[in-house]
Amino acid sequence: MTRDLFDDECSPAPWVQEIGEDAVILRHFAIAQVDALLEDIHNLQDLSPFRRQQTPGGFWMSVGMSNCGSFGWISDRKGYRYVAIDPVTGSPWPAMPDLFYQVAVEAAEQAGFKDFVPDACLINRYEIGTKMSLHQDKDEQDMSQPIVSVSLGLPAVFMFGGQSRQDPVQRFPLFQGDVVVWGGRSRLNFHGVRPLKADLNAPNGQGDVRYNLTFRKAF
DNA sequence: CAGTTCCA
DNA sequence: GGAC
Repeated sequence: MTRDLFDDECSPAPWVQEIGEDAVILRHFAIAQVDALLEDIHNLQDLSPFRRQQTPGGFWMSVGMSNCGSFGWISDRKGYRYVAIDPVTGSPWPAMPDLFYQVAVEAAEQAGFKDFVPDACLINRYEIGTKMSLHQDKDEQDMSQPIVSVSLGLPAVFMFGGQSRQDPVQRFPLFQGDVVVWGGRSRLNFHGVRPLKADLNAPNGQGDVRYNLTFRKAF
């Protein structure tokens, strides 16, 4: 998709920003669905609460996490893995809301991944000061399927590197409604999120929180 | 090494 | 910012 003069100046329509090989930011892609997505998150957290998790090395991640869909990503001292049962509730993860699934599949298709069938959605809650260090998503079985990441709430700075930890890292601001899709040659690229800052321009407590939905095909 | 790490 |  290309931008015309109108879009370039003032349109809220979505546009595509290439950030690497087989990797794009779909700017404003989910802008019309933001309120409904946030309401879904609000409902989901009652069924499967946000919790901080421990890395295999014993450090506590700062970001609050939950999941929906057939499988959820968890971390503890035993390692990273996908499980069908939420260890906090002892029940299956909540079903993936239809809207989540639709947004993820359409974003993937827009990015050139025609047959994305996500079976897992990790929901990350970033509060002020929290971050996600540079890492790879490599716990999935089928690396031919992309990663789809939806940004909601406060803006954040996304880091996108290469397949090696030593590769240079680019930084991109992510705003509410933006969707990042990476796969193919970028599927195993390192990525992360800089410590979240309060929105100096909206001190009226629009919520000092950022949510990120990360869709994967785990199995 | 998905670290509010730790060091400089 | 880099190393572990």
